[in-house]
Amino acid sequence: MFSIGEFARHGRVSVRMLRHYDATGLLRPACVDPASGYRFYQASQLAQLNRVIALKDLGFSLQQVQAILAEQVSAAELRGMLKLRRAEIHAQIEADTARLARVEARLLTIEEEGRVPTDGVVIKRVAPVRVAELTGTAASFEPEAITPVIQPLYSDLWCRLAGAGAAAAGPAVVYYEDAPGGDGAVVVHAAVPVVAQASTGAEGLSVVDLAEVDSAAVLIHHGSMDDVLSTGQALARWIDANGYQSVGYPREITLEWSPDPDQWVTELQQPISATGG
Amino acid sequence: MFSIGEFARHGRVSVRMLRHYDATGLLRPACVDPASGYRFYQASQLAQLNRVIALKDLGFSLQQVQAILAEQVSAAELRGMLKLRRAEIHAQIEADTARLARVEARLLTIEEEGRVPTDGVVIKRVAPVRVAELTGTAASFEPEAITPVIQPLYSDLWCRLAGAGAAAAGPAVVYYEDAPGGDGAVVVHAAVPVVAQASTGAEGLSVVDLAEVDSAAVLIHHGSMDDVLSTGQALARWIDANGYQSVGYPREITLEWSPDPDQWVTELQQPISATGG
DNA sequence: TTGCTCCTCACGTCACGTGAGGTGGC
DNA sequence: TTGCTCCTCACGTCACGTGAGGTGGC
Repeated sequence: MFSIGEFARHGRVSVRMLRHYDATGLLRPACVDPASGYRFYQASQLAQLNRVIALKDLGFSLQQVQAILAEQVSAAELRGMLKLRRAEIHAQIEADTARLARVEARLLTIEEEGRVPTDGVVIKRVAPVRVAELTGTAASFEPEAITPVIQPLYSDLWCRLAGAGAAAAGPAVVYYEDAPGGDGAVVVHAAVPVVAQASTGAEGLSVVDLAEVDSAAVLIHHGSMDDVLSTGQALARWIDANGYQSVGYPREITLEWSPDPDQWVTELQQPISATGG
Repeated sequence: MFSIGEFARHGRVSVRMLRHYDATGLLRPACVDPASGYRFYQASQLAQLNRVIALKDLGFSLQQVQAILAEQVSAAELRGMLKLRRAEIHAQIEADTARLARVEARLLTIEEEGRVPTDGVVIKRVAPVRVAELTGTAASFEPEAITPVIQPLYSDLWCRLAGAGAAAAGPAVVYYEDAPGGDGAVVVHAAVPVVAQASTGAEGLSVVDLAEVDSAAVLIHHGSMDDVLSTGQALARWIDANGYQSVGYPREITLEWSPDPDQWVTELQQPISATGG
């Protein structure tokens, strides 16, 4: 018979843990002195304790450990629990590996460039959305080429939406695709989320479903879109430094619009894929 | 201005999180309606929110995030925090990788041998300990060769300890080493922990400091030491299946001893090292 | 008498999730 | 009137760590 302190030393656990296991019924002492409440354990209970610790070390909760040890879990169920645990640990390791890459990217920025990165780049899923849109073609993907195309498209779009009796269901979205021909020209989509309605297709508007994007790197741009290049470059650098790759063009979400371009707030969404490794 | 619900949608966070960040001062809404208590956020605050999320995603606590964003942390301190985080994530990944190996070893046992493993093998550090001991030589590492050597050693040891006026400070420890000659003979150490005293060295006893063992796989054996082989083999199989390697001979700790060998409880400690990978 | 071990509450941890119970504008 | 959004408490989470306050045997 061991006192709780001796048993804890032999089992390399804390006294508090043994009391907790007693309270939850996971591991009861072999006997308890009714007068003093002192707990006493048998040496053979060390095997039980080690089974508890071994299962806990696999990452099971104490409730699960208790069910497994009480044989309330069939072999098939246990197999299922182990497979689930395997998947969870896998996901955990992947998440931590990505986290490690982000920490190291920050350290590199500090040590190589001597500056503290102030970025607010975040990776997010972009939900699918139904939009009404008008399209135009710009000669290149430079702000100077894009802006003159975008502005009239949106003036037009708002009029036609109003004419169709429809309202925007969210902030405007601009997205791009390569124009056929391969001369660097770009098709510009001026879009705005709408609630699906038969009438929305009238007035020469196209109604399009934008697919969900699994993961996009997101960065907020402040001010006129004429200055978007530096923000876009910061986003590209972050993507590169963290081991991802850009996939296609970014989307631009107009979160705040006013007559003064300095007040504009735009979210840049760059779809990415993980680079091998 | 966004309501809390709109801001949460754009930032892809829960309303509850925004309220929590307000309560802790991490991110206060741009203004609050004094009558209703409604919170309102500006689009430009999305950049702040993203900075919070980006730092949180590195694994920092909200307190740390708050300190970093309030610029209460110098560049050098931030560098130290990042290095610490890097080390912590590293350790986490290693622990999870070992966990994954243990889960997969269990799955293999279930699927290949069709049995649910009932093992209680645990990896532990073994603390250094000062022992008084007597040694003998056995022809081999079989129980039949060891037992006849051990028994008289311990009879002798208890007498001499008593003669020296010393008492055991813990359960008896048996450990082994290869005898010189390479003929398979083994030096058997019959040892017992003692509190250091000048007198303990009398009576022909050696006082020896057993070094700490960084990691040992531990398994409880029940019953006579004549049957220790199967328990030892179970321990060896576990070590192999979980990607470790045995280093030298096991130690045997007598946790429970009585005239009836069926009541004996012994802990086998097998020092191990991680196999490459 | 001082130390040591044991006991039973009971709060704290960390970042929210999840009701409960109520209000205000379409 | 029903829904929807917003509000403020306040409990629950998970496995213990850490006192507080007290007892019993050497």
